[in-house]
Amino acid sequence: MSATDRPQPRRASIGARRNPASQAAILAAARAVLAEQGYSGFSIDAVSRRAGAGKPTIYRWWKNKAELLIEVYAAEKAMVKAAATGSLAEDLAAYTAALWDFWRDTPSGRTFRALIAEAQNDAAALAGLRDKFLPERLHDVRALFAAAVTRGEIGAGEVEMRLALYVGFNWYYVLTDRLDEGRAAIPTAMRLVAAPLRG
Amino acid sequence: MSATDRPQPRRASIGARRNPASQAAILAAARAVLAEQGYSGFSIDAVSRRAGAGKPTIYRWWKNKAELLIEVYAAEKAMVKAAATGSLAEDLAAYTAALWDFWRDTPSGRTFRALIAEAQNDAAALAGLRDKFLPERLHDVRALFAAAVTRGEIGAGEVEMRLALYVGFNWYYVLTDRLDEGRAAIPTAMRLVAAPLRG
DNA sequence: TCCATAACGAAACGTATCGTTTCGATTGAC
DNA sequence: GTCAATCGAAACGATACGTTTCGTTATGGA
Repeated sequence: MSATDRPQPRRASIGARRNPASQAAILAAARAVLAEQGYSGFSIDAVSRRAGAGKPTIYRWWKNKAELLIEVYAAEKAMVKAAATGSLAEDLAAYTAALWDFWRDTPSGRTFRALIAEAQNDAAALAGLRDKFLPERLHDVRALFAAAVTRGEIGAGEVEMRLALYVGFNWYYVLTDRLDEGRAAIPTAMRLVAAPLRG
Repeated sequence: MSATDRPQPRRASIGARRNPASQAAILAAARAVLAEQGYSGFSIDAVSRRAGAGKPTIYRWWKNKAELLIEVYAAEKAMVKAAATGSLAEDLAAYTAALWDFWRDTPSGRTFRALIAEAQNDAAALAGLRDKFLPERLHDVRALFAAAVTRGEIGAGEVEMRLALYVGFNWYYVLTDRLDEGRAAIPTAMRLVAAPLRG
């Protein structure tokens, strides 16, 4: 960990207001620590050292580790876009492939895993995950399901259940660090998630 | 935490071999700590105090927290049985309902969540989860899928993908602590997991 | 122009956990 | 009777948490 500590130039106060440079340095340091060491190396002390920021500065703007994790993840997630082009199965498969690429090619996969772990530690973090983070992150996927309802592919009352199957499929592979192995199964799995319910 | 520390009577050495009373006391203490305080309260120190055992005794027989978690979980898991009675969807629904009851009525739900979290902390714990714990725990469910293959309900090459959907569905609800809310969706979700793939 | 206000980083605090080491006591195996 | 391995207790150094104190900086309002 000593080798990966590259303290940034100190940033003095710029007066009685938040210093954007400190905010950026802290978020960048958090991303770097997560990318290089994963959740086990992600401590407030480590981020503080890496950013050249004081711990009080972190705790002044983020209530706890979970809030910092959420902001780190949210800053990158906008890169994955959902588009309703054809069938629900195809839309979900395309979105999932993009999401898995994103998880693999950025620190976000590790960030997401850290967030799930943190939510098992801390009741407040779990509430934030359920009530704020997840609804925001599922907004685009939910739109794909809504479009399928409009097209008559699936019933309106089935969306939550199908969403749970969809989300769980992703979680299973990312939490076991097996995204590569599961990749080939995406299209078929999405066909099942989007399959009609026989009477 | 002080109120929940009820040290047990000390157990001296019984000679140059493992003391079964210490083993039992440690496992019972681990279960109790998990049940009362969840993963955030589950420390080796807390288990040691609760059991009236020395920390070296714990570390002598369990390599780390994950191994202790796995043994705590395994000691109870045998209570959930799978039976192949009819269709795959019905078998899965019955098994899942029993599993969720088990997770709700024993400390095992919290134990399982702790295990997932620990696996995000520790690479060795993740390897143990993937290569030992999960295969053992999925043995019965896999048998249900195998029976469905034999009956011609599903294809042999689809088992892993369907298993991922099945496991993920469970993980999603237990990790978000929403087992109650998802319960009604079990039968329908299992119909999708067991649905035939249209050509 | 002056000054209260609030931010900044550094350092240290007390508490907690980890995994290890040392120690004296206990008791079965040889 | 000696050896070997276990037991619990206590303490270790390292690390992390979240907080407090402190001297410094510079804004924004009076």
